Amino acid sequence: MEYNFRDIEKKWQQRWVAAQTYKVTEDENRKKFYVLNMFPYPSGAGLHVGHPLGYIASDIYARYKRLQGFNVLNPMGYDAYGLPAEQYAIQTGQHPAITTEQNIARYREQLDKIGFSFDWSREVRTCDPQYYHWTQWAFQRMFGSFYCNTCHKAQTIEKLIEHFEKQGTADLDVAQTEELSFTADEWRAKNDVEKQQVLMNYRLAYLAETMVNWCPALGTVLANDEVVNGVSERGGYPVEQKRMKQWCLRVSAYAQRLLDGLDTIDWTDSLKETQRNWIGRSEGAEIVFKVKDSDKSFTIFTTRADTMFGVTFMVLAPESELVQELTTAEQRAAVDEYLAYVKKRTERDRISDRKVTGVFSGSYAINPFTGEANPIWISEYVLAGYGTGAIMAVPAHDSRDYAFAKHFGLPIVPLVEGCDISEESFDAKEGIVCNSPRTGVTPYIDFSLNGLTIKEAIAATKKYVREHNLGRVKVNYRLRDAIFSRQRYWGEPFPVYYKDGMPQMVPEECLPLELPEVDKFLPTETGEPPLGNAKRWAWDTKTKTVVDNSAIDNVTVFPLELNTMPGFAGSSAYYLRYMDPKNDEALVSSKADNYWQSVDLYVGGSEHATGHLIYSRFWNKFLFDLGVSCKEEPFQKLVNQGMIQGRSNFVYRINTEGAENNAELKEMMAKGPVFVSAGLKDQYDVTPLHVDVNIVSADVLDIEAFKAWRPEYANAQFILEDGRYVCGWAVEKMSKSMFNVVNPDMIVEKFGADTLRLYEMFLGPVEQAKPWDTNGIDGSHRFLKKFWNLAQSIIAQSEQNTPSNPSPAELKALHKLIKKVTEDIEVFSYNTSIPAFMIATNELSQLKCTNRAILEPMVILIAPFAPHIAEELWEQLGHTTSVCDAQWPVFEEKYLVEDTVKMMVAFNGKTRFSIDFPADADNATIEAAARAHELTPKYLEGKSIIKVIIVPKRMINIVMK
RNA sequence: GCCCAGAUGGUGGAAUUGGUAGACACGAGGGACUUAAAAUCCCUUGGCCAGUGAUGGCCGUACGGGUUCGAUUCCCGUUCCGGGCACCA
Repeated sequence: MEYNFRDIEKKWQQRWVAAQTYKVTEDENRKKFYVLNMFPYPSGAGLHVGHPLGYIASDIYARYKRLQGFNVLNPMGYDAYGLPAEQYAIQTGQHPAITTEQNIARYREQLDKIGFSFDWSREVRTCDPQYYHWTQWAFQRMFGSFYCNTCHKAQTIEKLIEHFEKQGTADLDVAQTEELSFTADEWRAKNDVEKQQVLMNYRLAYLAETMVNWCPALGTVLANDEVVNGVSERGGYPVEQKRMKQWCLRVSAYAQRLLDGLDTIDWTDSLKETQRNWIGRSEGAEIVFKVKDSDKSFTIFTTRADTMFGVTFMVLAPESELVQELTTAEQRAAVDEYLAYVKKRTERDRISDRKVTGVFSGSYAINPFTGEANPIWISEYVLAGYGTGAIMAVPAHDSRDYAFAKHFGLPIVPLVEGCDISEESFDAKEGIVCNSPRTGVTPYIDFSLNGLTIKEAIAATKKYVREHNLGRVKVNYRLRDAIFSRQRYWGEPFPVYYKDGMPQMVPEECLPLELPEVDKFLPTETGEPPLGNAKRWAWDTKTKTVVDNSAIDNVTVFPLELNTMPGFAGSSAYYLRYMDPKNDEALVSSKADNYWQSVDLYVGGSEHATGHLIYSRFWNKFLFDLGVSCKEEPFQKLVNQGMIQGRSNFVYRINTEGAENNAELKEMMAKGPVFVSAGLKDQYDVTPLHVDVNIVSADVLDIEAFKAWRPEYANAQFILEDGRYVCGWAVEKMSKSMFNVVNPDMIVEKFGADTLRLYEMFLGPVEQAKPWDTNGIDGSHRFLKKFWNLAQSIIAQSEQNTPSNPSPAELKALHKLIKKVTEDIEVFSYNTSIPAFMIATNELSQLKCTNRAILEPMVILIAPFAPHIAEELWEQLGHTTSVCDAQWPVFEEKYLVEDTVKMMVAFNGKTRFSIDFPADADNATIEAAARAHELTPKYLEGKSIIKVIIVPKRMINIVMK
């Protein structure tokens, strides 16, 4: 029987649907395993071969776990809100919901052809009101919570109000935007709006006027992770800083837990490192400096408390509120001019040119350690958003301070023995401290760091600061709160209306608040977000319904929020929703959550390291605090699949200018453009041009297809080598413009889904970026044919003959395979198990294996990789149930025991030869054999054997003359 | 600048975690079958040298050292490529 993959795959895909083979339900009697892929954004372009890579890898794992008896959850859905659908809508007027729907249908069709074991009954879509109900719900809960630094978890805001009622802000240790201070009486004296304003300072979802990344071209604000090098991640448009009132999530409150959690999960080091960098914890001290001749003081943050004696000036961020306070009358004009200059500079300017700029404020600060008055400067190199927006400058030991001091001629005092600061600052945290205090200077305080290492000096200074009330020990994080508003249409609407300018939550029982219809997807003429175009977007507090805007009276009917939520909102808790996707009572029932717990294996791209993977960890931690999620970390093991790059092909067109003196060439050019084969291109002046990889096979151009590809090439002329036109190639990103996009449908059509699956895994390690090389796909297909043929001959022969026991050689081939494949799947190294299949198949073919006791386990082993062929063979072997429900074969060591061991003999420091030995040989036998070898004059030449090493782990020392 | 991860044939990549480097596949070359093609099968394929030949020798895992009987693997230094962070005090 022929391997007819088209019929086989079609047949089984239909059967799986009919039999609901991949539907899972919670089953307390079985151990669970949760496999998850990062759900895709359904773009208009459809899937290319790079997309399914991670899905195939996780599908293999999911099928493997199922064969091992686990109850496996392997869901799929769509991250359906996004910019492209909205921009398409702006251009064409087509509603994003419609294009999204169409794209999803196309994705589904493509995915279905590849034979995944997804439980589609659990599909989620972020744009589905049933789904975003719970996105809105979580947001409301964040609004109703604050973060307690003492108990390290989120608490309901009512607890905070209680605290204020009792003692104001006394003994309050919570996450906050700014440090407020009031008494219980003062709190009680506030009116409702004032109280709401105060609470905004503490809520986990809060409305705040902040500096945001504003992207004029996209007409919206962006989160920090959506801005790369001063331009928007999508589209690469310029981004500027703008002060705007926006919803924010207090992600920073969870900074320490986000950091600590990394130690409990199984992610790659580089990904953890990326997150650690992004969180950016730094331990230091806040130290208070008094302003000279004034009762004012301000606080700075430093990680180098040991350098207190080297401070020669202070610097404020231009945006700092201290700037106005500390600028003296004489310096006012100069400072104002400088502030105007800073305001003009965009984020990009700051990044691209780092010139030293600044202005003197006119004030001085008293160094609490030296008593010196240090001038206070203002400079853009100090950031308002980090620490306190003010620093103490130690030019000897900080390169930025050094550059500033050199530029403005400020003094530089070295504090480390023997350091050279004539050319640059000494930033390293190593060496012995000196000059602290300086010799010959009367100490201002009774405190010295001289002779200590820097590490000791930092600790000693912190201790002194704490004990003398000069400041406090402080940990700072780079991680900022996430801006949560977007000025867009195609996103989750906020369940929020405004009364007296303060946000109010739409009652929980009224969720979901559905996205309204608009007739235009652009911002309104007055610059409001697109939802400003909605006619029916007001909240009636009486009827608790959305009503027409005309009804707004600000008494019972109020305007609704016009912003929508960002892309990461919908993707932050979708893994919980898969556990219980139809639940209208809760995001997830505690029963389902307790069963599925958290994702055991998460597969997706590393580009989400500082976005989705931070936000969803934060979101889950919040839900954990609420008791909704039973696990603090959502993703136990994370595997980043590498990108599949395109392999582009080039043709080389000969330029007309260089061909003047070549009559033959001129003649050819008269007929049409001339292309030269890659091997001969150096002899001509050529321009390389991308050519569609689909008309190139093994780098050889299909000339007729090329002529038909573009009208201008219809009369193309070719200079061939060995009768063929060979194309050049390069590895580039897979993209339409490079004509190197390979579509999985075409591969499936030509070779079948099983071949595609096998080949994608065979290409290389899942984690690595690798080029797609269509040429190699034959190899995988050939293997499946061989496997099929082997299976057919076994099935045919075993029907004729009475069953016999498998031979030792057959068992060895099989168990070698079981061992290798099982080990490989566990460590996600599929690219090496496929060769193992090929070898085993070849070995068994050579052994003329006829034993179905060998074939059966092999079919199970291959089922995760090539499920269609496995099902077909499983049926041919007489089984009536799906191979998915078979038992993974168990490896038995006894079949693999070698009857010989290898012995290495080393002469005087050099390994010279090896001999094979019976596996159970004792040391005396081996020694005797070694001595026998010694008699071979060739190896001897007067040397003596010093050691005999038996691979793998035994060693015998033999000394002989 | 700081941090992380890498570097193996013409190509993608193996190597039992310290034990005969280059599995497997692609590509290339040669052969068998066939009127022919497709399909299939077999052989060769890291480099250099010696030999008619079976074969043998030397060099080889980015570079330079080290530990070891033995290093692609461990340690130190250098170069290069990729990724993250970046006036973060």
